[in-house]
Formats: sequence, structure tokens, C-alpha cells
Amino acid sequence: MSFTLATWNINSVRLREGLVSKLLSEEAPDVLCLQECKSPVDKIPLQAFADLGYPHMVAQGQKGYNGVAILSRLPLEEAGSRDFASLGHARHVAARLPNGVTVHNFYVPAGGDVPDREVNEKFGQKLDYLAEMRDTFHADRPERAILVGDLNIAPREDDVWDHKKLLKVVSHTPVEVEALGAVQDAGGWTDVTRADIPDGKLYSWWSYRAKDWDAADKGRRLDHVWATADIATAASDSRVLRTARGWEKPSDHAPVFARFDL
DNA sequence: ATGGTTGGAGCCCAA
Repeated sequence: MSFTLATWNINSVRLREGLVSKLLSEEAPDVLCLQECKSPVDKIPLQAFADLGYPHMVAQGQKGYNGVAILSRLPLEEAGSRDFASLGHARHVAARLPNGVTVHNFYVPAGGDVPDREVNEKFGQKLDYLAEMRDTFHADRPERAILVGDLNIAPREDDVWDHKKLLKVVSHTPVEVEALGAVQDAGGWTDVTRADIPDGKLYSWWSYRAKDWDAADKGRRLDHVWATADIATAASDSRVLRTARGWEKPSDHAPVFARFDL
């Protein structure tokens, strides 16, 4: 069985219901993982997505902030959700596909502006969140699993538009990159996107603040697709749908895709 | 060194 999967920080699923529908219609991933839904679960416009062939959803939501959802053409079995770092935020949900593959969908805290937990509580929360992810996957090593989401860290030099300029910018600091690497090691996760596209600059997020995001191209790869080693070799066709960043009233993130032949 | 934009809630906070 093969399936395609996409992950997209949608920055309000209700405001951008039309863009989600456009993606489902035009790209037709079997599974779509959304972050920053900014909606209680019962206010996600599920009927619109069901009408397009996506009747299955598992989600965690809250009013106004955060929120994660997995939409699927295939039946989903709820596989839990965790409140890492006890923030009381809807940042994680997991589901099991009919082939037994578990999909973890994460929205890691952005971490505020100053990369110092002594002066910026949010940065500490981000590091605590990552540490609990690491400990969880270390204690219970995942198998036949996929981890996707907005991890809010661009780990590699070619995941950002200027490595040196961003070394002290939250999302690309060495301490964050190290913490993300520890999560990856603890779970035995392979970075599927970079296994498929090993060379060259690759971004999934461009700030709203740039005058011309496309021309300036000051992007970062914050959105990731990982898989455990037992299924990572089944992955292919990774891509970032950069054109979605240029759609009308866009999210500041572009969807990231992968295909799995299992 | 600074300011730039967006969304949601509710007259500012998070990204």
C-alpha cells in the first residue's frame, strides 16, 4: 500500500478553509496534517473537507491559538495526544493508519524572540518541550511511525537563507539545533525530506513581513517529515509546494509532501 | 539598529 502525506501550518483553518480545500482538490494527499488551526475541534469545517473525500479527522484544538489536526481519505484510529512540557496547549495529536503506521503531528512552540531562557520564558518552554519529546521517544522507541509538523527549527545551514546571520535568531540557534537532533536520535527518526533532497537551499516558511517574499527568498525550513528507520527507505517524492505561499491570503508556511510505498 | 505583517480575541498578544 502506498500513500502520500502532507504537512502544513495553515495559520487559522477557518480563515483558510478555501486554501485547504484547494490543496486537497489539486494535490490530493491521502493524509494532510495541519498546525496552527487556531480553532476548537468542533468548529473546524470538517464537512467541507469530507465533501472533498476527507471524512476522517483526529484533532486537538483550543480557542484562538495552536491546534493540530490530521485529515485523511483513509480511516484513522486515534493514537493519543500529549501535553509535552505541561503547557496546556494543543500541540500534538497522533493517529494510526489502516496499514499500522502511526502519524505524529506536532506544533513545537515558536520560542519567542530572545534565545535565552533566563530572560524569555517562551524559549525555555520550547527547550523543555523538545526535551520531553526526546525523553518520550527514548522511553518508548517508535516503530513504523512518521513524525511531521511545524517543529519551528531549521537545523541545517542550507535550511536558512543566511546561516551566519541567523545563528542568534530563534529557530536556528545551536542550542535549538542540538535539542532537535536529540529528539531525532532518541526516536531513531530519519529526516525524510533531506534524505530525498540532500543538497541545496530548501525552505518551507517565509515571513509575512518581507515586501516581496518570493524575490527576497529569506526563508527557513521549519516544517519537517520524519520517519522511523524501518519505513524511511519507503519514502520518496519529497517536495515543498512553494506556490502555495503565493496563493491569495496565504499562510506564511508552504506544505511539505512525501510519498510512502509500504 | 530597527521595523516590517498577520490572526484572533476583545482594546494586545503570539507568531
